[in-house]
Amino acid sequence: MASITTEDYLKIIYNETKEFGRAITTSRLAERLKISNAAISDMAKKLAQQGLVSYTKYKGMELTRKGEKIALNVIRRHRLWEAFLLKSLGLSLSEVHHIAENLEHHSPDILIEKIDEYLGFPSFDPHGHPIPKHNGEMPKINGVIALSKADVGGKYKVAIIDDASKELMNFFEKIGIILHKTIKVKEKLSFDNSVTVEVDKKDFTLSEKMTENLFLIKEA
Amino acid sequence: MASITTEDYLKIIYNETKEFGRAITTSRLAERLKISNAAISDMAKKLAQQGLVSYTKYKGMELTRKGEKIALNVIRRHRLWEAFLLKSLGLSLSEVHHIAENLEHHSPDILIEKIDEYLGFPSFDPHGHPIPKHNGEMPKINGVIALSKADVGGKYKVAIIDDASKELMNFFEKIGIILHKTIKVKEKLSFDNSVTVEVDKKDFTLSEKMTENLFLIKEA
DNA sequence: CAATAAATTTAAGTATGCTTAAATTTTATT
DNA sequence: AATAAAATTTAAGCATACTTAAATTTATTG
Repeated sequence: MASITTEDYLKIIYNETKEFGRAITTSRLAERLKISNAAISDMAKKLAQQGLVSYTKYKGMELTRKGEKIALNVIRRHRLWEAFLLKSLGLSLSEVHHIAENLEHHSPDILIEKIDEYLGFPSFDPHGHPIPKHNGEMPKINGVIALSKADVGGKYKVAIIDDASKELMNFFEKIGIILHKTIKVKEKLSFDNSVTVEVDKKDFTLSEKMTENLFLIKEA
Repeated sequence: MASITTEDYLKIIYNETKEFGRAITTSRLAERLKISNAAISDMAKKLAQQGLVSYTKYKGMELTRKGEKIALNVIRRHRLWEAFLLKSLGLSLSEVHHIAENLEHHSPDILIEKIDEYLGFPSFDPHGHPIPKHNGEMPKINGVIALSKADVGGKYKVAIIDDASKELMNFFEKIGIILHKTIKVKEKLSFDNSVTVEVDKKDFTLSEKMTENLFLIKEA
């Protein structure tokens, strides 16, 4: 069995390599896990030795198929927990993330399958993230782009609200940016890459960092 | 914050000292945790140093008020999780125990309070065990005795089914011994201390060990 | 392209919590 | 009360996963 630590490494490696399309560097992983670079180098050797990642010294890590399988399972457990806590207990989107961060490592299969059943085998979690199936298959979403890449004047539907920060999550909720809401992109300032959007007939100007954590699908 | 290991120690020390009314011995604790006696001696010093137990070499351990507070909190989390998994997901009584054994260590207050609310602030878990309140207060049950101590000819209501073993749990359920069921004590053999009880008009003979894990309240 | 800066790895050390084996203390027996 | 048996503790060592500091490799830049 993979340790909790191992599961956390694999999960982050999965997300980062998918997002950037290349091996994750030691310092990036150290930053995400909030531990020293030295610890990462150490662990890289161990993970490689277990056949969970391919690792080239000074070049970074990527998951093997074996490592990816574990990562997808952790992500599945995380997203199902988030959805379950939201639906069954009415916890808020901003609360469930860090709770799921722990529970994901302590959930036997039987429990996860029951939660999946309870939720009606959903394909997406409350953030809009796809939930890997039991066999590791990842539900597809097409045409999703970050708000930072959206066209001025376009109409979009909110597809994914990244769970990067509790604060951001609450802010989005407060101004009406929730999953599946339609918004209009009204203006983009090249000065600081901020973007003004219309939500429920009101305008809000969002910072560049915010626009990188909100994902949209173009409406007809 | 108390580590997972510490929480497990404190929980067992609490249960055993309550049950037997005296300090728990090194070997008993080693047996319950399935680790060596040497490890217990080691940990005893650390727990004492943190002010969680009072420990006299060669004499065993007891909880301090500080240790008991933590133990009661772990027990609260465990019992609320068991009740919640049973009610919300329909997991069986025999499945929830070992799941809760893990989740109890990874449940922030806000989650536990939501679960408590969801369940309607219950005083007892599905086994009949009292659930400590948030302030550490333990709901009282009066007149509970083990089946092994019950009188032949008496009518009793099932008050607690100890979660000692998944196998036993399933057996009890199969023959109709569930929480709050009324049963009659029909015969006791001094030969092996087995007890014959009537459940739903059928008779079952239970071994001594079984009779020590079933707790009853006398009916009028 | 050599020098410097940045990133990464190695080395040595730490904390937790376990193991086995040896030493010690307590308990039981005669 | 002496001695044997049982329980407990101490000692030495191990695995995991981290730390800081030093050494090394890679990338940048004038």
